[in-house]
Amino acid sequence: MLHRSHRNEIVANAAVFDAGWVPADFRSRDAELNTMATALEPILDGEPASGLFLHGPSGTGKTSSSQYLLEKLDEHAGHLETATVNCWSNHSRYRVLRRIVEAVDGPRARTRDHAAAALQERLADLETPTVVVLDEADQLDEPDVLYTLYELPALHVVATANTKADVLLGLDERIQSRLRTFHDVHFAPYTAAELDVILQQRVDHGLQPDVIEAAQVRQIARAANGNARDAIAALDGAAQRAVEDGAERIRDTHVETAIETASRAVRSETLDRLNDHQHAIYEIVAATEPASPGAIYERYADRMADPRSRRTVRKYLRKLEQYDLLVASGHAQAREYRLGPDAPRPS
DNA sequence: GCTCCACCGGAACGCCGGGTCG
DNA sequence: CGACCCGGCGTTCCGGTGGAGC
Repeated sequence: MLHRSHRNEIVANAAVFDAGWVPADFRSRDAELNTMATALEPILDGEPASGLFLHGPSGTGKTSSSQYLLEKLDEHAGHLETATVNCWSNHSRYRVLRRIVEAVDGPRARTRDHAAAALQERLADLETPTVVVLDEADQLDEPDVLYTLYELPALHVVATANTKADVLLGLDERIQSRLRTFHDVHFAPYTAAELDVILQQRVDHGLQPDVIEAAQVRQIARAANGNARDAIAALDGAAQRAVEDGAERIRDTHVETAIETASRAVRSETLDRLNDHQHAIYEIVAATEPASPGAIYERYADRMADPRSRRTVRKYLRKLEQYDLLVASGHAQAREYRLGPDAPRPS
């Protein structure tokens, strides 16, 4: 943080590399945005619109597209409201409803009775149409909250997830079929050429002039496997390394080491969100995979001073599975846990 | 204005029924 | 059938937060 913006010869505007930064000339998902806008357009005329389901792998622009869309919709202030809920940090029914009420009434507005039921009643009374983005909706503890929102007349839901099945999993068939009326928008991995454009925007808005060569940007774009988040993290990492070296320009070695560590750094953000117990379990599986549930618990209880119960560890294992950090196979005694295919190897 | 209480959400727990493999 | 595992359910404890009472 310190000195980062002060006479930096490489970085002009560090905010450009933040996950939430969306360029004003966001053009990389024109087709998808058109589909989304068309689906939501009836709202402006006070007519019903279908919900939206944005699915595709991470780093393909689902969140950026929905944020960009909300910004455009906010220009119609008065006719409609918008709200964003990150379901990773707000995964309970109560938190989701609360976030939406806060977005609509302001953070200081408090209902007398702040129970989930009261929040829902408040939203049922809404008159202004409100577009709600549920980011990472597959992290919801109770996905039927989607249905709750769907049934509230003023709300229009835009849900984001890797796959639709991840979200609908565990919902009963009746609710699933209702939610199937959501309009699907698929986000495919970016091509290297598209990533090149996306990176060039960050170069133009975030770096000093002439500190990186076009060939270096192309190299980062090619290495990112269609994932914009990885690509941007690599570009940011290369710039950071050049700053640390006191270099006047970004060198090829900066690019190469940044590419190597970027995807791992992005993935380990997932690890950072785990508590100590979940972390220990993850490391045990990493060290002993394939690992049986019983053996995992024995080792875990042995290592920790205040181990959680078997029941809680089962919950943690399920959580780690949801995060794609672990995969489970087999049933009963044949049950085994392994690291997920893209899971970071702990050091 | 301050303190206390009542209520809520969330985490963790034990219990237990149901499923599956050997 | 027995051993093992999963996950739903009710309970308990804790921390936060308004509102009532002084």
